[in-house]
Amino acid sequence: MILGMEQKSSPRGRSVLEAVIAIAAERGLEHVSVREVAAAAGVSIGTVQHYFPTKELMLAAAYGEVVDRIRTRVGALRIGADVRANIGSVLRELLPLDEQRRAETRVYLIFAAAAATTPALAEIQQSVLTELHGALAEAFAAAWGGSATPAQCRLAAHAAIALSDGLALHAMTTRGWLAARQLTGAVDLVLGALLGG
Amino acid sequence: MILGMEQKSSPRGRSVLEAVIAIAAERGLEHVSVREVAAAAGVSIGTVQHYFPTKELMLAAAYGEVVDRIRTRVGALRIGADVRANIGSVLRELLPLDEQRRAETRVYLIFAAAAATTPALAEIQQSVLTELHGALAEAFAAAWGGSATPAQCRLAAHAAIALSDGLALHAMTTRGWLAARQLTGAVDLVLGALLGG
Amino acid sequence: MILGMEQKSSPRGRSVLEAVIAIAAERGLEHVSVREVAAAAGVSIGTVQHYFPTKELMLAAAYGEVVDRIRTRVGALRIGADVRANIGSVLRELLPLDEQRRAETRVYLIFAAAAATTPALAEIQQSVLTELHGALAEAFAAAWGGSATPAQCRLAAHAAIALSDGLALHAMTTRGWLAARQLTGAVDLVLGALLGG
Amino acid sequence: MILGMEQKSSPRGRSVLEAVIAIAAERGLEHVSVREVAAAAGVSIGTVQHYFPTKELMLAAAYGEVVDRIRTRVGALRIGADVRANIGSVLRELLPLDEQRRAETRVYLIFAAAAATTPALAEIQQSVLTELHGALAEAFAAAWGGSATPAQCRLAAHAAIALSDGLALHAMTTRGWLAARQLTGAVDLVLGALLGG
DNA sequence: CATGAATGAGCATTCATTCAT
DNA sequence: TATGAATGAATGCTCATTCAT
Repeated sequence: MILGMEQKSSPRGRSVLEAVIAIAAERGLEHVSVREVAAAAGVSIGTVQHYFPTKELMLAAAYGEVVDRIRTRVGALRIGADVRANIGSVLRELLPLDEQRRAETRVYLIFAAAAATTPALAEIQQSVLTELHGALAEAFAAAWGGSATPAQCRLAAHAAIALSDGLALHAMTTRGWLAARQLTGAVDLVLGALLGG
Repeated sequence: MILGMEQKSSPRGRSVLEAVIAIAAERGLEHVSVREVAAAAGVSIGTVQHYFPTKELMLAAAYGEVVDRIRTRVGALRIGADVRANIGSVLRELLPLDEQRRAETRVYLIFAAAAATTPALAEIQQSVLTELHGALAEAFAAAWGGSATPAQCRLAAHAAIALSDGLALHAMTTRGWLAARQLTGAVDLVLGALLGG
Repeated sequence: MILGMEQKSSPRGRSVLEAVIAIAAERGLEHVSVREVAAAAGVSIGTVQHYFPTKELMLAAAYGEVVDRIRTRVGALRIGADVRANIGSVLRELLPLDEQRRAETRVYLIFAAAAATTPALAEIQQSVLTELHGALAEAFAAAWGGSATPAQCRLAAHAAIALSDGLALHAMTTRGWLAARQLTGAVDLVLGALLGG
Repeated sequence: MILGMEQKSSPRGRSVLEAVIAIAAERGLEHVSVREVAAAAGVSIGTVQHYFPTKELMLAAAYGEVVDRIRTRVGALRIGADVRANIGSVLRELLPLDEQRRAETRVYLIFAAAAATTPALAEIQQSVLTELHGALAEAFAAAWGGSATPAQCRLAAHAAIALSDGLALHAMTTRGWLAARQLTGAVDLVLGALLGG
């Protein structure tokens, strides 16, 4: 349903991106410096810049990697006959429900926020949103059968992704205010209301 | 219902905060430096640091100012007898529907994202979310009457704010992907489903 | 006759310029880095950049200082009734005849060469040349009386400065190829031919 | 009269040197980096260093090439019976009178200035000056017949080259301050004074 | 012959902060 | 209350050079 894996460069370039993601997740994008990245990746500063000539390119590549991981996770979901369950699975996949998804969601949101002022990141952000939105709009159409217009399906898809990302944002930016069961509960509540309990 | 005004600093301190907000909105938080702020506010670099001894305090004060503005806007809404309309008004107030709200939403999201790695900002973020969430949970309780548990009302409130902030996030980080009518349409769709047509 | 001393900044800024000049004279303009200058001047890097926000401004100020020193030396010459002797004095003052003038000439030429590709330096270079040229053209007019056109006087002034600077260039860029007596001899030969005698 | 052609490297090595010269002429010696040269020559950075293992060797080779071009131009001059005309031809050949000579003079002066602090370049500079000086001293001896000592002839030769190079320096480092007719006029004025009318 | 990955020192510049006035 | 001189760490980036292929 949702997929797409770009072929990734060398193992070294890969470990540089992993270092970028790790630092951004742990300490924020403002601590992602070429020096820190090089040290964390165990390569020289020159090597980092050999793979990514400018910091902007490095950040964009790291965001691409993050987005790819999310795509992969979502694409790997078992899709069954129950459309409503499928939608729920996708939305839950976007929530920071366990430690792995907490880390990936944190860095996704960090990059997404940076996209507000960085066109190169905005492009990536828009592409992944568009992809996810298209898939969800189709799912809502299937769930509602003929009783909904395409416009309504698209609106529902917008709302669904926004709900997930909004919950993720709130979970990441407060300390324990939103537990895992509240995240899934909120999603289930809205989905139940939209698709019928 | 929702209010709270911190005591305000001097007119100079105020213009410094306005400069912080303007720079963050236009170019991102990473361009907010003491130098730039001083220049934009038309004061000396020493003066900036006279009011805000450290950058962290300056940013926290600026975020407080942003949050106050949002609080003021939401608190100024005319609250009527139609609870559902009231909820809709509040959520719409959080969306970047016009130029003023676009600017405020952008800087709110920028600070909110920074809150993920900055405890001082996280505190502010949590306080405004808690305040908004409490008001919305009460509103859902009123709308649903006795047919809903307090837990359900709280979940609905979580979902509602997340929906607004998620939509705002997507609107700010893509170029024209979400128009104003799609933002309000998505909110109305979910609210209609939750509260009944 | 030839003068002009700009008022100079602080003692600190002054010692920074002296460091620039010393490094340029000893090791070439390519070794003039902010770090080296700060170390040589005994101040911090930040202080250097407090006085000269960019390297370009720092170099231009240093060139201005060099040019001022030359102006001062030339302006301090005793001007007598013998016009031909005066011209000779001025031209000799521009030659690297002793250690002090070797150092100043070296750095003058280094900056002059850099002026070929750096507009800010070219401006300074042109101003000092214009000033010197004007004074020499007047001197040639006085020496020749009415027997020469103004155009001829200006040509002679061009030739005279070019001769001095060319000799200085050759002296600085070869090792011992041109001794002091050859420098003065060449100037005297040409001056004798031009002015008679 | 004046010649000398070093053995030439491969066509690739040649195009590398041309790139060095072009960059130096257009943007100054400080922009001549191995990277820029490789890009301008259309070869890999490794190839540049295959031909010229160090930057210093590369610059020295480029200066040698520049000097060869000047030698070739001067050596190609038609030498006639009129010695004074011959001297004038040689000196004019060193002036930046047209676009081609402007470019070559600019890069010659850039290298000459660098020679002040780079021994490898100083050697080349001294060799070409010595060669030119010897030829001009002979020419002055022929022009003056027995009425001048060898020392006077050598002084005149020093003065003549210095005049040309000094005029070239001033022309290259100011914007339009010295037109072509002033350059030739100054040379003719001095030559007329030295050799008689 | 030719390539380009890898390196680490060095660059100019921006930064938040301290402090004397 | 307000200033700006002074500091030194940190930034992104360019550089010449080495080396395995």
